[in-house]
Amino acid sequence: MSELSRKDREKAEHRRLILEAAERVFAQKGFHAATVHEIAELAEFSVGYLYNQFENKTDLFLELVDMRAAQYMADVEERLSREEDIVGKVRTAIAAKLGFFRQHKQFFLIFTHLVAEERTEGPVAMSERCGRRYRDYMARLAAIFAEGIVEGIFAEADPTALVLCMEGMTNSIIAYWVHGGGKEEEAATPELVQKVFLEGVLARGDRE
Amino acid sequence: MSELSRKDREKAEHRRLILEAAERVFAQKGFHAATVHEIAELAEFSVGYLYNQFENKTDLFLELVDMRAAQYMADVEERLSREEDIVGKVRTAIAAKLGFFRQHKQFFLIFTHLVAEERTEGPVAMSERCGRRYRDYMARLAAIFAEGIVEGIFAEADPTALVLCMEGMTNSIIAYWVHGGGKEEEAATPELVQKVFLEGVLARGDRE
Amino acid sequence: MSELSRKDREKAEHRRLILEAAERVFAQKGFHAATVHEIAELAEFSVGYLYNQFENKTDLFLELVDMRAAQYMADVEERLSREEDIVGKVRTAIAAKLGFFRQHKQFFLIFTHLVAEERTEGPVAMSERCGRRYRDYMARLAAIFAEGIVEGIFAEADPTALVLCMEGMTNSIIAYWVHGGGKEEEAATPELVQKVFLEGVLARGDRE
Amino acid sequence: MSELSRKDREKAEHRRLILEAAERVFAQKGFHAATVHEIAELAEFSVGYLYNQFENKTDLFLELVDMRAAQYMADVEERLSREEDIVGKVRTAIAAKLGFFRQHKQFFLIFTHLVAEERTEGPVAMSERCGRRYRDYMARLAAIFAEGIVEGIFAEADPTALVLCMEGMTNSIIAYWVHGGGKEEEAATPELVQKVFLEGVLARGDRE
DNA sequence: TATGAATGAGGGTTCATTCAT
DNA sequence: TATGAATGAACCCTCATTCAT
Repeated sequence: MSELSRKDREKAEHRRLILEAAERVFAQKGFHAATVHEIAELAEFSVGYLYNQFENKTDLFLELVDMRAAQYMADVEERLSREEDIVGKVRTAIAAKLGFFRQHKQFFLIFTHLVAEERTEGPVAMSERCGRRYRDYMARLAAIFAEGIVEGIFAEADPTALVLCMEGMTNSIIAYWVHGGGKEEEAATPELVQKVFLEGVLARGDRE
Repeated sequence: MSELSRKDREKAEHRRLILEAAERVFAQKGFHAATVHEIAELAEFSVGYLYNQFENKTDLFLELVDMRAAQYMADVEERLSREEDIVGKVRTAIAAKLGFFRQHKQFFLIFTHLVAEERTEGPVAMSERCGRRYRDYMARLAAIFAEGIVEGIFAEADPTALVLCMEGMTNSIIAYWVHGGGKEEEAATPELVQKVFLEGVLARGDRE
Repeated sequence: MSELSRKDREKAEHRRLILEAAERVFAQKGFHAATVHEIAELAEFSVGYLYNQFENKTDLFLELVDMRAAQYMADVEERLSREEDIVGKVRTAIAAKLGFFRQHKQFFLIFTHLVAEERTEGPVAMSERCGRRYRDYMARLAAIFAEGIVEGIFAEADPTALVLCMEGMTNSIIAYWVHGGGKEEEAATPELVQKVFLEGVLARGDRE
Repeated sequence: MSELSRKDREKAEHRRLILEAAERVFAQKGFHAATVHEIAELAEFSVGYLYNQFENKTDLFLELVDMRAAQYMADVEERLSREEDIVGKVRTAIAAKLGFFRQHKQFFLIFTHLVAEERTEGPVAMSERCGRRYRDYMARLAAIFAEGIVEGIFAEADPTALVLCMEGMTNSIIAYWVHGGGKEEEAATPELVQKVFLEGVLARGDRE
């Protein structure tokens, strides 16, 4: 049994290594321009072995996305659950997303592609699982806003639209980080995003 | 003269038809998955004729992007110039962008791809012209915020980061429209985006 | 009638201009790499007009070859007929060929191609006419050698083989001229070829 | 080790088979008219495999030419080096060339094409290596004549021109063989070429 | 389990040829 | 007569995928 489990562990490790390589290549080239050979080479496995572990190129891509998405969801989820306050949850949603993608810039590029090609009927179309998961995530965020609106904390508005505003802001900021050299992370901080999203860009001096 | 001009008009019309077909196909499939054959078929021209009018697939793509981008820039520019007030300019920037892309949803998808693949050194990389234009556009928006901050209208913050927040919000909203069936445009209105961006999501009742 | 004949003259002149352009392009690029468009452009006629005057690309090529070949044949023929002496005929054959091709280097390149592709079943295969003509030309030269051998002027040998030796030498020399810059024509003269062919390369000092 | 070497041997064998097929097709059609598909089919490999073994069509062609040219050079070289006598060297140069190309008629056709297209700047242009090699070969032959002239064995003449005369003769003779059915090789023998080149075509009876 | 040689469908592109004007 | 816009078959080449080892 321990023999078998060692093999299983090895196999899982190999999958991980392949997915890691795939992430690098897909992020750099995009789905179509990336080649299975390049991924195999970077992973230091043969092409055949990739096809042994994954159905095909699309499957490899989707597995990768699902893995990271699950990780991302769990991460945000966990941090949101530790927060009672509604505004705190929003702050956390922003901070958690920015935090996660700062650690996974490669994945952000893939994620962007994915969203961009969401409408496509092609091979890059997000997997069922992933799509559902993403919609759940959005719904959960929307629920926070819905609750906040009921409680009079947030201004009256379509909760989904508010989620989109928040998500769009974070996306742009992460893209700024990803394409930049490093100093962008100091100019565009989570705190700034939180402040703009919660309070807007208008100065408040006159209201105090 | 009329003979010459008729031919020229026809040629221009053909270019337009090809670009239109290309916009549809590129929007649906993305650059790599789109095939010249499909574009030609949709445009009801032969493949050879596409190559008669455009250097190659990449050139066709870039001409398309440049055309629409120029149109977009001119549109926003024109509306911004008619606005004196700084806050008005911000409102206009949001409204103009949303307005343009509501009319050009196909292009929005291409635009998203483009930004997503910005890092690529491949053929999809935005053209020099287009890239420069885009950076100019961003800089112009940043200047508005810089001025507003100096005048005490906007809260102290990195102007570029503010532009990104605004752009990200509009991008998300447009994507929502594009992927939706129609009713999304009623839930997520320009006015909502303007309000969230300027004043934030927090309710203000308690401050009056 | 004069009206008609003027048209005919113009048409013939146009053919000549097209053939001239074709010779330049075919010589520079070879049959396959040459394009009808380039020939049309150089001739300052439209592509359609070329197809009006010539069946197709191959036909144009063959007409060209036939024209020059006929010219070449007539030229050599005329000079050979003015020569009574057998050795004089051989000298003339060499001198006439070298003389003609020095004036028509473009055609030599085409001619070389032609001979090179003689075996091909493709479109470049020499035309029936041209092939027959060439074989006649070779036969006529062979006859000269046959006669010379009978008369004891030339050493006993296969006349065809002797023609080939002579032709091969002149071909090489012309190729040398064609690919060179100009000074090659001074180093490799008709007289040298004649001497080598008639007397060989060995020194004769010991025989005097 | 034997495992590795077997694979290497197979790969080399496959290359050989492809080159063989390529030689046939290129010889029959010329570079431009030959198609990679036809070569692949004749070699009984897939198109993709050809591109696995060779960079592209041009590379395949050049590898082929280089291989045979190297073989040819080595062959002639080896036979020349075993000959002390100057006249013997010339006889050997002729005999060796005729001998080699009698065994490689396909290559002769390619070689002829190559020389015919030498002026082209296109893909058929001889490779650097091959061109240099050919010029070296010509220079070495010229050196033989230069020495012979100094020693009074050969008549005073431009050595390069003499090489050209010799080469031209052999080329014509080989072409005769190649295009013929077989009996041409009996009529046009190396001995005949040697005699004509060394002593000329004139009868010598009167000199004895 | 792990390999990589071998495949071939399909894409971008060219260019000889046609035909309405 | 003369044009050149328009065509589409066919080429070179790539790369996802398979399978014998």
